[in-house]
Amino acid sequence: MTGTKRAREGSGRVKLEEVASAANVSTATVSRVFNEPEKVSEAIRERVKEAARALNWIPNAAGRALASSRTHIMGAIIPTLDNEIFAHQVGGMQAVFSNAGYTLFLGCSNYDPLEGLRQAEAMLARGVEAIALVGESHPAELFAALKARNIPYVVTYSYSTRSEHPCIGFDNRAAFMRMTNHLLSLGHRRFACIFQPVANNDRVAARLAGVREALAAAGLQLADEDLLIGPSTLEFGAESFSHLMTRDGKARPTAIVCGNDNIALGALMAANALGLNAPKDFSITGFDDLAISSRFTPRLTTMKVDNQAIGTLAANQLLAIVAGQQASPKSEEVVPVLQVRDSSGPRPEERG
Amino acid sequence: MTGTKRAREGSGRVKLEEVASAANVSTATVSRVFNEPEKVSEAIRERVKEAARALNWIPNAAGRALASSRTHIMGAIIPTLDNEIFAHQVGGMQAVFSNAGYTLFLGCSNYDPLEGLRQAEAMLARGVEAIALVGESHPAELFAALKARNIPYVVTYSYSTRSEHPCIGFDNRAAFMRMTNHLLSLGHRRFACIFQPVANNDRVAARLAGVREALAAAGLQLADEDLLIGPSTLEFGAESFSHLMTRDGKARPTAIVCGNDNIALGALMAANALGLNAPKDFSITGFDDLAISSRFTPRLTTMKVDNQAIGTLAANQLLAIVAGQQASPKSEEVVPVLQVRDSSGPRPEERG
DNA sequence: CTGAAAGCGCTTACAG
DNA sequence: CTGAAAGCGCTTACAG
Repeated sequence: MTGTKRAREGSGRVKLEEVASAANVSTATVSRVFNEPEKVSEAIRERVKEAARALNWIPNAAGRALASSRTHIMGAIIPTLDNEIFAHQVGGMQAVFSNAGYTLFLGCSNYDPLEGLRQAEAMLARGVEAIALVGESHPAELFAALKARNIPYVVTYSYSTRSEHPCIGFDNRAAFMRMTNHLLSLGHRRFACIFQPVANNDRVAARLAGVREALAAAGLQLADEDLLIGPSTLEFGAESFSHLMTRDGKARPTAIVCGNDNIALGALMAANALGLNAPKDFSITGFDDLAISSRFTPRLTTMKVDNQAIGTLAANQLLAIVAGQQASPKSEEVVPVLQVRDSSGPRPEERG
Repeated sequence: MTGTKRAREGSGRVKLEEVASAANVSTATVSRVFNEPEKVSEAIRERVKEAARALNWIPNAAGRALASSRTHIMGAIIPTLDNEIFAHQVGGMQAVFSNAGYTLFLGCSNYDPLEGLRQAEAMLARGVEAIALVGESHPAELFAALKARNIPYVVTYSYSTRSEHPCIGFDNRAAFMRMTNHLLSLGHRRFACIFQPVANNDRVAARLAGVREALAAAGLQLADEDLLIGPSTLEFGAESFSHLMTRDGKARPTAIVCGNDNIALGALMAANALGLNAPKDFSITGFDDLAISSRFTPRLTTMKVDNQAIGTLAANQLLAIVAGQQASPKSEEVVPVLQVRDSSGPRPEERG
């Protein structure tokens, strides 16, 4: 015998049980109609669907999650939405997940690893089935927590065959080696770099390493004074360019490798103000291929990355794993395309 | 008597019950320690916290949600992350929610109202406690579903005292009236507009209405042939500008009002190519104040909106409501700031 | 201040 | 193919 009736407030919403009585079947059957329809005869299936529709029943995800240990929730942690690169990636993921009946939790770390960890923990508590992380610069605890709970994950935007994580992205080091080699092949020997901060950012650190490696192979090296690091803004690009071109007693660099297009565009704006022109007086390169980069004067030499594809591939990998179609994520490379345009050319001394 | 033991797979995770036995208290007490700590004596509180820490217990959100009817999840539906305007808004919300212990579901409609509805329904099924929607152009069913379940919501980016929804944003119509009046006050009489699509976009429709209203007040009206509508790209801005300036037998407009900065910047690039200069030969305005707009040559006259603030305000409103501190959302206005720069000036004929 | 136990809304092994 | 019922992991009214 049960005891006294407790006054417990339900959600007030229509529940599966009511659909079951309306359709004159058990709750098990209603559940099957929506989760394993092939196990239910067509006649009953239709009757149940009709009842559900008539009652406007929407399943309660918490009850479902509790009973099945599946939440149909995915998570993504990115540095910031202020950068369109990550925004496009999230857009790509979101579309794929939504199509597959998954909802996406979004967290932004603002380049603070502890904040990223906090957000990941919040997602784990809410039962995300899998998670996508931008880059590898995360606290060891984060990866440990994922492994302890057996939550599949992929690292995006980075790619390296030596990584201990499944990666979907590109090799930032290789990309910047290619870019530097492009400039070396044009005869440049005096290089400078204007980069965004490398702290807590394995992708940017790899880019810089790529520049250094390509230079070293040509017997060159980047002096500390020729490496300027600061915020990824037009302003910082502009200031840095002016600084490099007006230093007392220092020869001007003929090739400037920028960490991204935004910085490079800022530098080109400063060049206009100083009356210097690329590629006549110097060459400069970016990375990202922003919409404006191919329309700016001069058209900017840069590399294009299909960020939406990175998001799409990452989402599909994670879906395949949680669906049991695949044991573990496999790395995939999305190779950036070098776009040689007007801002890079032969080094000034070699012109006719 | 209970029947035979069923083999049911749990999540395998540490659960509240284990914390309770470890700390030698009831499950009710463990729950109280984390949800209503003031009801538990300090000694027990510490003992329980210690046990939870030692066992590395993370509460199961589904169990919690089912028992309490609270999910601590918020939702946001935006058109697209490809537009930094919305990305900034989401970034602002995300930070506030995360701080308050809420996780954010993100959905993108890609300007398709039915897709927005679908995503909202997915969020409702997962029990979001409140929702932020960009704009008012959503199917009536969406608002009906929110009202039926008594889910608080705010509309962002739009703002109108006549709206039937709580709004956090600005009055797009008023903003474009101000911009148009700025150009009228400079003596312009021949206007053209280059705008992004108005379909399913109440904000853009309101902007255009604002231009028309200001012109009407000055006894002018916008001819169909002087209104160009197309994608919000640099390319469309450039093409449209060239078209307006090279039409046979038509006088050139002296003032061009663009729907946003991106279109205006494209137009200015085309102007450079045609050898036309603002504000000498024509005036042009944008909207958004992108980072590049104040650094472009000529510096673009535009309006700046604090999108992050819109996100922050929206998030705080929704939090206050679900916390019971406020009965319903109240509209708040975030007024755009007119930035008069070099791209607008007196109409050509009036120059000395 | 604390505990025993019902209940939140589903899914799923078991039995038929 | 279908149903009766246990169970998922929490919270909370009730009793003390």
